Amino acid sequence: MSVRDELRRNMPLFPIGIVTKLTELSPRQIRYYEQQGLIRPERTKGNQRLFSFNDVDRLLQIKSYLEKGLNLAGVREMFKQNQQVLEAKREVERVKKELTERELRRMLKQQIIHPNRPGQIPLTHGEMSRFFRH
DNA sequence: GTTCTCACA
DNA sequence: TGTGAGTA
Repeated sequence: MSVRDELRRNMPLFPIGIVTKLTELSPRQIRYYEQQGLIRPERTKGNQRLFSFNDVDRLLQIKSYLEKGLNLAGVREMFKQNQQVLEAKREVERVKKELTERELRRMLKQQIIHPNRPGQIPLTHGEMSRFFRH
């Protein structure tokens, strides 16, 4: 998902009346979930809540968890764990990418030092391009 | 008309 | 969690 899409998804757009129709949650429930720290909708200058697409998605997630028998503490725990899983995945990807770059740099160095060496695996333009400005 | 906060005969 | 009061 692009940065622009991410910005769109976080835009404060919907007043609570729209969100109640989107989620079939009562205003009371939505405000209570906010009070419990499960969502953080933006506010207008007049102190009215404005919800983003992400807020709506999160509310639907909350509703889904509640319907599966969790209480709010359970929902909070699920969110926390989900975030930890996401962070762990990002870390794995970061390390994998780091190793890949290191390996490519080593191959590039070998190719420069020993051009046309027998058995040398030529780096493709695609791989090389990672080391130059676009 | 909608939303906000607060309180509960 | 619902609902009504009194506001903004």
